[in-house]
Amino acid sequence: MKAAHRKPRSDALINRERLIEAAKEVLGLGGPDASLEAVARRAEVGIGTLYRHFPTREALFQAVYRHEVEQLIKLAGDLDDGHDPVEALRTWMHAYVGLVATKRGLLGALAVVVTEASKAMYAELSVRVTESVNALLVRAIAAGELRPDIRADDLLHAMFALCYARQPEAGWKAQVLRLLDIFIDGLRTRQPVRKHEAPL
Amino acid sequence: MKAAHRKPRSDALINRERLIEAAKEVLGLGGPDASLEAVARRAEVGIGTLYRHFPTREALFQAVYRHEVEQLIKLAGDLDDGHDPVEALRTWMHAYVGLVATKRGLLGALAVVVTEASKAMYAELSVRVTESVNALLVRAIAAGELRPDIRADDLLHAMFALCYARQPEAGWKAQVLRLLDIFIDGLRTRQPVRKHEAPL
DNA sequence: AGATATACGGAGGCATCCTCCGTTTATCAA
DNA sequence: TTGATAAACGGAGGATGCCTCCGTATATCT
Repeated sequence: MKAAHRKPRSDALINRERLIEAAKEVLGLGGPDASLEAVARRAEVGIGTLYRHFPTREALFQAVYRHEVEQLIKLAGDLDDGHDPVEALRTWMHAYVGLVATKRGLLGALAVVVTEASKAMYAELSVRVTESVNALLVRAIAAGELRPDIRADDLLHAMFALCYARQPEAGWKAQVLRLLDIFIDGLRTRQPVRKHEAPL
Repeated sequence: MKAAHRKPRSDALINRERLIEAAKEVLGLGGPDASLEAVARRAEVGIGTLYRHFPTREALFQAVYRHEVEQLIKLAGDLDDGHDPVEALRTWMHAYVGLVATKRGLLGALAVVVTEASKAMYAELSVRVTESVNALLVRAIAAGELRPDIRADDLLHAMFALCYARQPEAGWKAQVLRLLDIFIDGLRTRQPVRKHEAPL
């Protein structure tokens, strides 16, 4: 009969999802050196299945990374309607910080192992994220809510720097969120609306 | 007889040196996850000996780190006589870059694992390095060769940032060295003497 | 030269990595 | 619906690394 190609098997798709989900948890918690067998156990899947889906540790990392970033891109799309554009932007930026907060160790490891293939993926995702946030920005600028000289890559650069400038100490995330809110206020065309506690 | 304490055994000292040397090579090349058994093999020493000298992976990292930085401090002392003070500074800074170039992975790993004990060591070495480079600076300033408003920690900060701002791509080291030379020229009281290729 | 504190080497127990292959199952044609 | 079979599953097993423990070897001191 020689079927050229069948529809992918449903259990394979399910297991793939389970593995990514489990890897997100195990790697996010235990760092980039966490045991892959632990990931397989958590996904309730044989170790062979893990290796079939993700032949290398990096392949798994990349899948998790892509999965997370895709969510972020999707969120930008979902936010791009109805709501107050500045609030939409703020919501998105907070989600970004949440991602970084969870995936610190993982992202650090990803930055180290850079093959040609992964480089292409990062480039692609970087472009798409920039486009997404740009859409949010354009809307806010068009509504006259933000100063028009801010660019998406400036914003992302600032967020990245803010997130990684400090060590992951306690209260880290809250501080970054406060700084981000101040930053957003700085972007507004009108006077700041939000109040922040004055003392350092 | 109950000897209170003997002189440390010579073979122990030798093996310690051999281990640090081997670790410098193996860890510098293979990154912080390199096999400790490989280190022991390279040092031509039993694995037990390695663990007796350095009970944990971090202990070994720290010993290597301290060893390297001590060399840097010693170099500053050796340079602190006779020569042209600016050339002495340049030589020292180039040596620093060389250290970073070799030990990138190692230093990165060290930054991650920070215990109380290691924190103290970093603090101590940091102070001593700053003092060393400060001696070089003071001499150059006293000779009227450098502007007097440069401080040792400014200089170290600039060097650190320059070294770590970019990914370790090909030509990385050469670029940083060029930038450093330009930086040094900027520090001079007189007009720049060195020429650099103008085009980017 | 002898006594002994000290250091050495590596076997061994456990964990993880990754491959390989026999078994199971989802898909598709009849 | 029912087989045939491509595709996926699970996990045993060999290799390697981590670290401990202890019998053996040796440098130091009297």
